[in-house]
Amino acid sequence: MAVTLKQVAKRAGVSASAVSRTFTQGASVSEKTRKKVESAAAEMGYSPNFLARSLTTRRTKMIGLVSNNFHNPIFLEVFDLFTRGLQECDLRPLLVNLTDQTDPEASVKMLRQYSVDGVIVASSTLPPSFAKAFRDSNMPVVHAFGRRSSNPQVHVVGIDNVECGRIAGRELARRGYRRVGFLGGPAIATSTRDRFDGFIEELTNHPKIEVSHSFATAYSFDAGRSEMCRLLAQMTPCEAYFCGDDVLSIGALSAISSAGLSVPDDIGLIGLNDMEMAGWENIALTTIHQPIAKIVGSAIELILATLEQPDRPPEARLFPCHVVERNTLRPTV
Amino acid sequence: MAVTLKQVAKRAGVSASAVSRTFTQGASVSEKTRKKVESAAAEMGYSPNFLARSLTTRRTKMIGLVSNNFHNPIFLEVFDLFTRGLQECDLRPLLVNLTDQTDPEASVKMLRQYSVDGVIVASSTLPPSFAKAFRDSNMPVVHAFGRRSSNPQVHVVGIDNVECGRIAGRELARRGYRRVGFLGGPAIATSTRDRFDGFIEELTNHPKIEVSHSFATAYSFDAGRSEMCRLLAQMTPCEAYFCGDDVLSIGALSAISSAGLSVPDDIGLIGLNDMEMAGWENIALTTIHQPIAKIVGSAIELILATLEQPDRPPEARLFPCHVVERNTLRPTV
DNA sequence: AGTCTTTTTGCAACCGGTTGCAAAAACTTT
DNA sequence: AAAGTTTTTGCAACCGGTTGCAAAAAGACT
Repeated sequence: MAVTLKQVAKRAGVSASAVSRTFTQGASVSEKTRKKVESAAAEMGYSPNFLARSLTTRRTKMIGLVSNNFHNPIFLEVFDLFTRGLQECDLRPLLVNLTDQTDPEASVKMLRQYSVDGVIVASSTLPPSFAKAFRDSNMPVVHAFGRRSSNPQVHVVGIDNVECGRIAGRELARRGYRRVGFLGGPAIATSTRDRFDGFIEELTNHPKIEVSHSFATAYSFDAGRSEMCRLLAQMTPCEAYFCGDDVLSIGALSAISSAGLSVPDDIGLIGLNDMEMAGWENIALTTIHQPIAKIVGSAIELILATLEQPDRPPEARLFPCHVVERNTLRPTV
Repeated sequence: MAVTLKQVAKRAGVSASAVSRTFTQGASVSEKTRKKVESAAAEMGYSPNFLARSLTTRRTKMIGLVSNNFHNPIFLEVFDLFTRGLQECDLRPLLVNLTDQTDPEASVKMLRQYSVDGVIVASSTLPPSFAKAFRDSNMPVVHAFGRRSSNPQVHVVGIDNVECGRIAGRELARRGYRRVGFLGGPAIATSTRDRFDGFIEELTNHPKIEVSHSFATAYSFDAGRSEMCRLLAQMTPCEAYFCGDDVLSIGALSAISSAGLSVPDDIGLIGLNDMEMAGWENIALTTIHQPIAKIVGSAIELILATLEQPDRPPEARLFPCHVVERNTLRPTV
């Protein structure tokens, strides 16, 4: 089938080792044999089998990229950035879609069987224990978009979700809203809980502001829309809502305009993520910007460092977020 | 490091072959030794190394998933469906992001080095020759969302883009529009060209209808928006446009409302894809539905069949599309 | 118990590479 | 030209598995 090293060796009239060495960085081969081997290889269309090589080098240059966020448009950008970034480092992403599965065991086993060099967990909803399972199995792992933890067990790169909650609370307070709500994603998601906690914490500094909350069933347009419909049907909807994610906000936006109300005149909205769509003119969502490219870049850098030095102590890299003002909150009073 | 077959063999007091056989479907092992091996393996946490196995079995159960469409939100769903579908068949997707690269050579070489069992090219913009390069290198390949060709050289699963163009033309004619335009994606993309051709073809049947066309620089919101801005600035914009993709339509929609015009009263729009967002109430795009899940499912089925039977003659599976009526075209006269 | 079948087993070679080591070849030096 | 030094080379073992084959064990039948 494919051309093997031995065939090239025979054709070039040298030993197998010679061929192997010409394809290995920094191995000792004379210029003469290198030429012979290279031309033989070129003629036969040979290129070394990475997997066979990996058996002895113990490096496959494959990275498991594990996620369960295949419904949030922001993750398309995340996958784009990760795959490109990894490729630039000469690494190949082996993609794992968890769907609804939250038990790491199967993934750990599978990725070990494929001898990936490391694992990137890209998820804002999985608990730290998920990534920890890879660590426990001696694989380098970085949890991107993960939850900060007081004593981190694994590398985490992301944002400080609690702080984001505070920022949102502060922003709504600053604009003089008196009755505000938190519209979160699924209550189990770590990111939702943290954002919620920060939001509440900040607003305790403003005792005159009334705070309520509710959770959508998923991080999706439909979930945001139907939750907002429910809220609007109640006696007294809030004056403004902090939505746990842009895609929820956009669903909420749709519910509000369907109800014949206007944003920001009747109801204010602030989202989180600053996904591309948030900037579209017909949406123009005021939202908290999450620096995705930086997070991804940093996660890749960190996994690379961990490949070199597996025992590196767990590190948490959190990037600051800021409000991007568009048209869904009323002006400051 | 990891537990090897030999260690298990020693612990279980059997030969290496015995261990190998207990982990191989349908191999001959007595119930007694199987038990011994299984308990030893369980105690030591052994599971076979897939890559080592692949050297002899010549099957890695990895599939190269190659795409250059990391900016169209519809592809998040595509990746979701592909990864899930492949995983259900016990295959692992090795993801390749082409970014702007359109030369297949590097990808072919890379995927051969990793001995993937087959390749799925998921792209609506790459030419048939791209997928063909894999075929020429003896790898099973299916081009999903690819272009039909009169004598297909590789397996193609997708839609008939020419027919979609006709459907759009017919729909606009049926609604009595007299001046219509085609707003396509990049002019090099195969899908754009085909949709354009079908559109024009259909409208030659309606000589009274005036047809014009233009191409956006990418399949993206911004490209659609700015192209529509340009069109609106002209003397006489058309009464209705067929946009080569929903994401373009949504950009166009935004441009139209920014210009103070209304859809469908002033200008009609019909898109293509029926992405999730098209159904959102604040968008409500009339569009041509493309059955993504069917296409992906069929592509997986076809690659599986091709793994079994590599010489299977190239096949083109095209799924029918239909108009989904929402609120961006005026009612039939 | 002895013969014939069938099943199970281990040996050894192999998949496609890498690498430590010692011998061979190529340079230096005197 | 001989001795010493450095570079290049091939051998052979190994990475972690699988598999054809023949021998051993187990079971079936007189």
